[in-house]
Amino acid sequence: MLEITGPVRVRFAPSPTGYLHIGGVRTALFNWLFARHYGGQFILRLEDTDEKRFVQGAADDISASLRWVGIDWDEGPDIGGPHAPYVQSERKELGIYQRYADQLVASGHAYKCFVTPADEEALRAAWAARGERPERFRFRGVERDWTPEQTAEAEAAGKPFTIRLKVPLDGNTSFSDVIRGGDQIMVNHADLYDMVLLKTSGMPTYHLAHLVDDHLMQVTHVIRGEEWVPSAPYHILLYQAFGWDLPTFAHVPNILRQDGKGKLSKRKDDVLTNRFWERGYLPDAMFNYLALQGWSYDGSTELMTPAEIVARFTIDRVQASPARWNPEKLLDMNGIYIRKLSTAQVVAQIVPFLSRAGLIGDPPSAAELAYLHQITPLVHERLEELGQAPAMLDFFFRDVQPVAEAVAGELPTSGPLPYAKATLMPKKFTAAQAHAMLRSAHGVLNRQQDWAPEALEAELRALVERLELKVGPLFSAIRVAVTGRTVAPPLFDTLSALGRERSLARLAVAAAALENS
RNA sequence: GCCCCUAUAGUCUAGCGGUCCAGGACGUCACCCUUUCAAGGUGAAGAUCGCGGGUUCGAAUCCCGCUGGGGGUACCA
Repeated sequence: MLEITGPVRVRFAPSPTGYLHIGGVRTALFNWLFARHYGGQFILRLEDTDEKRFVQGAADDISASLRWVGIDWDEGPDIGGPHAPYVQSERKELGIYQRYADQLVASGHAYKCFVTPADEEALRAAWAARGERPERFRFRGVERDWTPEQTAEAEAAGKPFTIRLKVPLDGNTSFSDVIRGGDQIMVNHADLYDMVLLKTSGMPTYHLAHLVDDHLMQVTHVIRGEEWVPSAPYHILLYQAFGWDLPTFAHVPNILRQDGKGKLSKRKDDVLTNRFWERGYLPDAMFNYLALQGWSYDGSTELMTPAEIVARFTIDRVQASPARWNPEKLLDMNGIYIRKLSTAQVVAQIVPFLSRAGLIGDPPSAAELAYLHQITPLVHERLEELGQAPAMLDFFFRDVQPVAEAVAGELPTSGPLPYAKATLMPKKFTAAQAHAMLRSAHGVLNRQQDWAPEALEAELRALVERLELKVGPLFSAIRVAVTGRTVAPPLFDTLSALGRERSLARLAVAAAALENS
């Protein structure tokens, strides 16, 4: 068990180089859970030190994605805080990173390096030409050993330079990680290189910037993706060079693609966070699912509210091995969360989807809302994504029309919903038989005044007896005639909700369609 | 290639030396319920605990090697 003694401060520090995908949200979530569990602070910080890959709108998307699942922050770009600003490009303007880089140069832990990218290529080529193995090349600037005078001379000549970490030539550095059992991870300095801390532009690299900020912002626990494990030794070296206390490290496993081939990617996988609210996932379902990607409570409890997860979350129960993205499990969980909702809540949730599909107004009228309250229970437990609601309920709002051939692809966005008239014929029944069934059903219902589901059921079951049929074929034909589909909500509730006039009209149209075929 | 991390069913996981011929969940299959589809209920199949060596009276659990997987290898983060 990880001992937590003092107050904890953690951060999620994304780079606004694209929209936030679900893996990023999971890393943020673990930080947030840790902070909330121990009553500490969760900081949001924007690491926009990559001038080339900045994406407009990414920062807003990151905030929106985090808020959607229920993650809030105590300090951040939008709300400020005692260590503002929380955007690295703004902190760079303040000269913060330059100051610390200079300090390292002054103390001999870093040096100004005048090697250009082209020079470095040449160095690699020369290394190989000397018969050394290319993969063993580790960059070490000649400037490591320059005198202050040599450096001053090059600088006076106006040559651009980077500031690089002066990694010891031999020996090793090790650190421990609470997720990896607190074992010491040891790396030989010979496997490291003199990494750039400050670019020629004066912009810091991630390695310098995040570390200076974490120190200044008094971050106690660095909880980040496992892709940072290999660079952790550099960070240790930096903490030592500055003479600062080390934070506790926790590298959380990646979420792998569904096929297991690599980590989730924004381009190849449908995992951008905004896609999930667009499709009708509930934040709490996503929260629950994501918490279980790499963390477990006891191996059998899965359904938990955010509050329960906060109460139970400890970092040492986070898995060290990568989890795999499992959309089916998420879908199942979303269905469970949808089923827990009341009718009123489901109505409120599906209204935007129905409006967008043009089935109801935007905003919906009072009559539309009342009708939704009536029909929503018919599909409630069948919904796994709220976005499925329009396709399940459309025939309540639009007429249906039998057509000769099945419609391939997208359904028309207005007018009656077409369906293949062949589906009116139950299995092993001819068109003539189906026609007769529909005529009989129409006849019976046409005499029926009580349109309550129970009354309709009694009448139609009596008809089944009289025709010496089984319930399946008759009900199936009626279902298709009235809904335009073979899979629909319970028949009598549907007929009742559809109303007498519309039900009879659809039965008549369906019967007519089979008349001469 | 090199460096680092990792390894329980198709997938997510429980398991921290004996109570495990391995528990839960998703998915799959069957049955029940049933007008279709779901939901719900019951049950089943599916793991020689990646492989090989050790340590130990005893190992899924500890150690080593191999193999598989993942990550890193940038003046990206």
